[in-house]
Amino acid sequence: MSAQAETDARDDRYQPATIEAKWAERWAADPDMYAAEPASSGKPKYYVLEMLPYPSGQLHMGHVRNYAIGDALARYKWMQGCNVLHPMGWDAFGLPAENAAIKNNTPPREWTIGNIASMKQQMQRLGLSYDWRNEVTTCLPDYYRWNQWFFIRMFERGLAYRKQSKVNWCPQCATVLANEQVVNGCCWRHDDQIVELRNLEQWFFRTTEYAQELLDGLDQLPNWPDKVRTMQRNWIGRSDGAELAFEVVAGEPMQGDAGKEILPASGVTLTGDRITVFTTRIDTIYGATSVQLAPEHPLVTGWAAGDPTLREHVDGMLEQQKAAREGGDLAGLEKHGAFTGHYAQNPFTGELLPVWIANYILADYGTGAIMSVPAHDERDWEFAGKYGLPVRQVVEVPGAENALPVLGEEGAVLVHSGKWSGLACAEARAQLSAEAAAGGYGRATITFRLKDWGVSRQRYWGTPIPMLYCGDCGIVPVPDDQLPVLLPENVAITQQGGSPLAQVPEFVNATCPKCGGPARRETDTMDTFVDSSWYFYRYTSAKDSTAPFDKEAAKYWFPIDQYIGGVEHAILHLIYSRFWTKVMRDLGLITNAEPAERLFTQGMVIKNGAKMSKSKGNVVSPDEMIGRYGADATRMYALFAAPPDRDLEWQEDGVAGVSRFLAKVYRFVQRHSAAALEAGDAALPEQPNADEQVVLRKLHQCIRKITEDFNDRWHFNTCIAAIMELQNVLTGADERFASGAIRPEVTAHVLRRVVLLLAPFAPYMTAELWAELGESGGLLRTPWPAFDEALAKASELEVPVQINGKLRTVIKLAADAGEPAMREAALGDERVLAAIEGKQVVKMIVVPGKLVNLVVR
RNA sequence: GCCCGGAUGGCGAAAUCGGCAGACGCAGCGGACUUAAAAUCCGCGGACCGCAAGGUUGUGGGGGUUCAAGUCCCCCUCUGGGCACCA
Repeated sequence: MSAQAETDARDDRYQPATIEAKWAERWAADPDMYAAEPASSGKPKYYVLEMLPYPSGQLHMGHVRNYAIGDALARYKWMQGCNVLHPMGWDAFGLPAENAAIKNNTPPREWTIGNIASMKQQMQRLGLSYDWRNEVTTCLPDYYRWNQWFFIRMFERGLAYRKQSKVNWCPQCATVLANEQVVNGCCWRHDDQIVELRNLEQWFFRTTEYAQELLDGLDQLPNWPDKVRTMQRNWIGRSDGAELAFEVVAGEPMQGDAGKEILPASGVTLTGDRITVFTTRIDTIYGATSVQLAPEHPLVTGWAAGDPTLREHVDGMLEQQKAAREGGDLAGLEKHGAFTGHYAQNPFTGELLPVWIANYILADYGTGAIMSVPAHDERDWEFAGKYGLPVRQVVEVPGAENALPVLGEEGAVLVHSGKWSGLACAEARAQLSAEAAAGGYGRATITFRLKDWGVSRQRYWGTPIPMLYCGDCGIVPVPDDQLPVLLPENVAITQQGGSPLAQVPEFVNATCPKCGGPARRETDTMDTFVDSSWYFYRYTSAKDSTAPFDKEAAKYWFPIDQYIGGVEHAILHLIYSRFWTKVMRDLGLITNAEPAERLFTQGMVIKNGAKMSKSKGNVVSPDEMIGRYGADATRMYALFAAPPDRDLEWQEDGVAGVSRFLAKVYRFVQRHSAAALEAGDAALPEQPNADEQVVLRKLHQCIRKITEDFNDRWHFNTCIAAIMELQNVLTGADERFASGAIRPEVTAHVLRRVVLLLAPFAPYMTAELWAELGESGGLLRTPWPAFDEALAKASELEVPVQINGKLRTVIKLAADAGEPAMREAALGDERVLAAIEGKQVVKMIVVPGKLVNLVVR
């Protein structure tokens, strides 16, 4: 036996390694221990969910923090008598597995499954209360077959479709990315990799179909952080405006001063071509002095075919736009344009406006065309200034200076706008839109910034898209009874670009289910955000082989009561999964319109002032912390060091401090457990003595605080601080516990409750102490302690007395002292009398139970 | 440029509704126990003046409201994050 082991064996020191190993083994032998009960249990259901991790192989501190929050909540809810669903799974498809395959020559599947095993072990080591019977692994066919099933359902409804478009291409990922996955023009996985634009034919999900509902739904989610709701609102980007058609004028291009003049409406012939613009300011139509088209606009393409100069301008602008977009600084691009040589007719005035192309007009927003109103739009102002285009002011604030451009609408009215002059802007918009609609050349309309979700990926490690291309029948979905389309094994993975699956003839060559002829399989795979868009439904019946999930089970458990994760998914995962929920509702699979009732986004884990990352070399390994201080102390520090929504600075000394605290509780319970066992279930004495009162008061104040915090504030840092304060009081009364001055019934009452209060935060140590107190049942099924308001109440009040707002003394009063008693006591205090001597008391503020303030002169 | 956070001791932080600023923890200092150390227990820690009692001052900066402001209002600085030519 080593010297250390000898020491350990003979004292009562807290040894987390021993305790945690012992309980981990017992818990592993009881897989039903965290099992949710059936709906028939009659208990209120509570679905607590943490975002599922990508199985990189190693948990990091961000995970530990996320799971410590969720686990504390799950345990608390259990103790509150709820039927809790607390599942975990693996977001197991994705690029790192392919990169690892190239680097280590390990098949992605093998690499991923191995990582899952080690991360699961880490999670179990942390003592997290997951019901592993519902584990979901997205890269397994029994899961991804339902991705395929959903894809086909969406295809049938026109919600999945194929189109050629300009897409974001990350050279490092060697695949395309959705708009949501491009951050500042760079890949979300490679923040130093500028995304290229490529023209490819791709599969899309029609998220725009639900744009309005996704927006409206945000108002039904008061328990989501405002920040997330705002980000989603901005991302969806609803814009109310109008479309307005400008007729293109025929004949030889009429050259004014190279397109810098507005020509009168006389004797014109129309070509039949129309330019439809989108504007939010139709009220400024009389101030339009040109029409601006995106260089990719179809009309421009037509004109450029017969106009080499224009062609050159277009190509140049496209090149600039591309470079700026790829540089991530589209806004910084200098405005640049060219006259097309064509004119279009303002439908309200009949005047002919020069048509320009401009590099700041986006082809993929609105109609790719605008009317330019330099007097009332900053960008148009800048553009007109550069090219000498006319400026016409049509909005002004009467009596004000009205420096151009006039952008505000406060108190503004239309001028020089025909019969609409004098109207306020908003009213003018309504009337002009109606007039345009009546005339057949426009209408009020709404544009969204949200685009359809591009889901094709030219990668191997993802869900195969279940579609076939038949020479005769066209695009044909794989029949349901042939699902899943299995991802073939032993595929050579390259970083060349192009789908690896295309290199596998056995996969590509198939038979058309319609005509029986030869067909080619789709070789792209699905974006992995598809996997995470609905995984939490699968948790409710993960073994179901006949449906993505059991309808009844989903109806019982949904919506998720509390979803917890990082804010980085605010417009990725969290918009996709809201979209998916709405689609599933329309498929009749569920009845809820939103996936999660409450959302909590925890702060980042920081070390030395920066987010932990390999490149900064400031990563703290959870395993190392657990090895040194135990899982309980590691988890608890993650809750103690900061409120959960704020960033957390990891300080190892702090973990040691939490560990010392746990040791203190452990020793205290050990030392007095005999007295507690002796008292058994005996009730508290009717009349606690003074020593007992002090201890009971602190205890019940603590229970009250933690209970209230779990119910709304979630400031676990102050909860843990409150238990520390309680323990400090208990340690101070140690002798009185030992001597019997505090009676065994009280000792039993106190010890049991201290253990219960710590149970959501330190499952291992509390399990050990609970057994030490003679309890055989698990803590999860033990009711959370109730607080006794009478015991929590202070017997004596300390009231600060201020003179002119400055603290002068503190007086002691009976707890129920009213205003007159406070007034009298304050005026009777000798220090107060000394301070006000020779002065006149002008005013006396007495706040019952709080303070007294004397205003003197 | 626009929209959100944040700024409090040497450090992480607390103060929930405008009412004793700094709970709790870390680090530090002093003491007890010990042959000694570790562990543990007790005590002291915003700054300045003072032997002390006590006083002055203090929550990024400047103004304001109030008997009373870390907290509310106005202006500014720094910092983290999100969005960014969306017509």
